[in-house]
Amino acid sequence: MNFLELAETFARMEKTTSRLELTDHLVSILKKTPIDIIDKIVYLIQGKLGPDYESSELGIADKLIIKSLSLVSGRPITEIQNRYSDIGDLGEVAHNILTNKIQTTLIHQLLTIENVFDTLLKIANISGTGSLDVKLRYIVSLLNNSSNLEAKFIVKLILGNLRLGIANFSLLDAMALTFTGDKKNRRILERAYNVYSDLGKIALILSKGSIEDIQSISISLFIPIRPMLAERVSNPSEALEKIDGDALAEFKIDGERIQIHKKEKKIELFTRSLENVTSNFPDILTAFNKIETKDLIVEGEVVAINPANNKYLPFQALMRRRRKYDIQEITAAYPVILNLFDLLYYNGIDKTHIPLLQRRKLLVKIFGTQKITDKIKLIDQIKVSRIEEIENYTEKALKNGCEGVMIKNPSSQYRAGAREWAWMKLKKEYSGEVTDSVDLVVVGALHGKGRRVGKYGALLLASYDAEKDVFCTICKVGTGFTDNVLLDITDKLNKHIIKHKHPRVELGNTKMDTWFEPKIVLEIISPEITLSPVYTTAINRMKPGYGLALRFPKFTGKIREDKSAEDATTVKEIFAIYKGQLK
DNA sequence: CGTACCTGCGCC
DNA sequence: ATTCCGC
DNA sequence: GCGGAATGCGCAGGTACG
Ligand SMILES: Nc1ncnc2c1ncn2[C@@H]1O[C@H](COP(=O)(O)O)[C@@H](O)[C@H]1O
Repeated sequence: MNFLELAETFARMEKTTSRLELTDHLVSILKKTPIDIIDKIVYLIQGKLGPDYESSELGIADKLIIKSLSLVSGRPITEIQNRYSDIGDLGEVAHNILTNKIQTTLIHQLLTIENVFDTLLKIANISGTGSLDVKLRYIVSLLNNSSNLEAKFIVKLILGNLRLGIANFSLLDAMALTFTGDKKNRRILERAYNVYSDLGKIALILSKGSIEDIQSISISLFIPIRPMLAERVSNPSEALEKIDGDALAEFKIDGERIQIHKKEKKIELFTRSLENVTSNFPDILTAFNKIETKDLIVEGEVVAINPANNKYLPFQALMRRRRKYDIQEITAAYPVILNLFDLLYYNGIDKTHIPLLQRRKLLVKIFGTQKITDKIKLIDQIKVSRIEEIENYTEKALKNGCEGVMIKNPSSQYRAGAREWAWMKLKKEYSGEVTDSVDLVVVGALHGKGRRVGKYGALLLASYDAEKDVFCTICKVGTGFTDNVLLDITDKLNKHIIKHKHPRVELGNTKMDTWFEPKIVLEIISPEITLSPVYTTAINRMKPGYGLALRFPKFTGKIREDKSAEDATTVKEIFAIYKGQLK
């Protein structure tokens, strides 16, 4: 199958935002696709080369695409960058600058889907000295052998950013329609996908077999299950309303979610996005080896602890564990514990369909009675039925270094991949009372991409250092803007553009597209302040070489027209908030 | 051999 | 992670 | 409400480069 056919369909899809129409286009692609490459085309549309838990990465993103486009077109990098800033999509840039290629290149053999897929596979699998050059050469050869239309979508596929408004669920709809003629079967496909997240394989099975084959896909050990997710509630009563009778409450721990698969001595660990992280946690493996079971799949949150007092450490500490080398040393330096909160599979049986309360009972049976190491514990869980009980438990969670609680429906099944009201996250922050907002000055910006073209995508913010009369960077913010407000802010900022960073701005290690005079002040909220190796607010005050940054910053929607830059929240105030949070 | 840049992936 | 938008 | 696509911070690893 020629890649051009795919590209032409994509081009048609760009003209609509209707999901029904988009799905129909996908159906037309899938119908045309020979069965033996159905998996490849599905992976390509997903912007991947295989499922998350086994495929390798391309190692190609914006910068390297810019370089390849420069090589192919013979134009300077800066020109490509400028066009990128203007158009906001590198595929579009390729389309524009490679326009005259069709005429200049003599009749070339049309690229096939296999050509593209296999080349990308090669790019993903090469490494070592000189590999970047080789990767670039592969991309260049793909682009040289394609029309500008094909080039556009090759670039988008490499970047995993089709921006057509289709993703996994549209693919599921399309697969249901293509192979069974009935979109209702999408639910069946979705169920299978949630326990076997390999859409390419699912497409293969379905196209060669029938919907019954998909129905018979079940949870298997060592194939990660898409994790159940939580909806957000802003207060305890909202949570209680969603549940008949008593609810269950647990701390919401700031760590990393791990799904553990075990069968006899074999153990594997998966992250929330289904990456295999078994090698990162030898200590967890050792602990699990002591658990006497035939098999199981359980889930929990790992978190770094201070071994002296067993207190939870900040997320940053845990991140030190994500490494490939010197695992022994880092394991000793950053001990963790695993807080188990669910059980999905036990003794050869899928347990996701029994109520949470019963799953918990099983967890207690397995982990509560055995002498396990201090590495693994069952997460504390209480029954709650009144608002005050939840409030108290939230307070307790905060005292323990958590940012809120999870409220769970005791009679709920484990619904893989679903974000539903069976699990609810409640953070103090959502109530809007506790977290102070801060007012920060915009000192720089990045150009927006995709739907944000022509506006700024992210704004560099700074606090005010009253002693030195300078502005210290603290974070970028890119969320919380409605399209209109962002347009408005972009206009306002454009009146203050300057050539270089303003002399009164203390810049750390941050690259921006545009600089402004410090004038516009925005109201920002953020649940937490972290130590930062790149921002300059309160630099060296806590730790040499480190300043402070906001985690999860968001714009509240309020432009503080009433404030001048010097009225922004000061470094001193930020530092005080940080200090307060350490307690 | 150290640093800079880029990429991928964790995230209450 | 959070947020916004079109369907 | 769903699905999709914008955007945040920090860390480690890989490669290029001086
Ligand atoms: N007790 C808990 N139960 C379930 N998830 C938890 C718990 N504590 C922390 N988490 C994490 O919170 C995440 C859901 O929050 P969010 O990603 O904000 O929707 C889960 O994926 C877990 O990693």
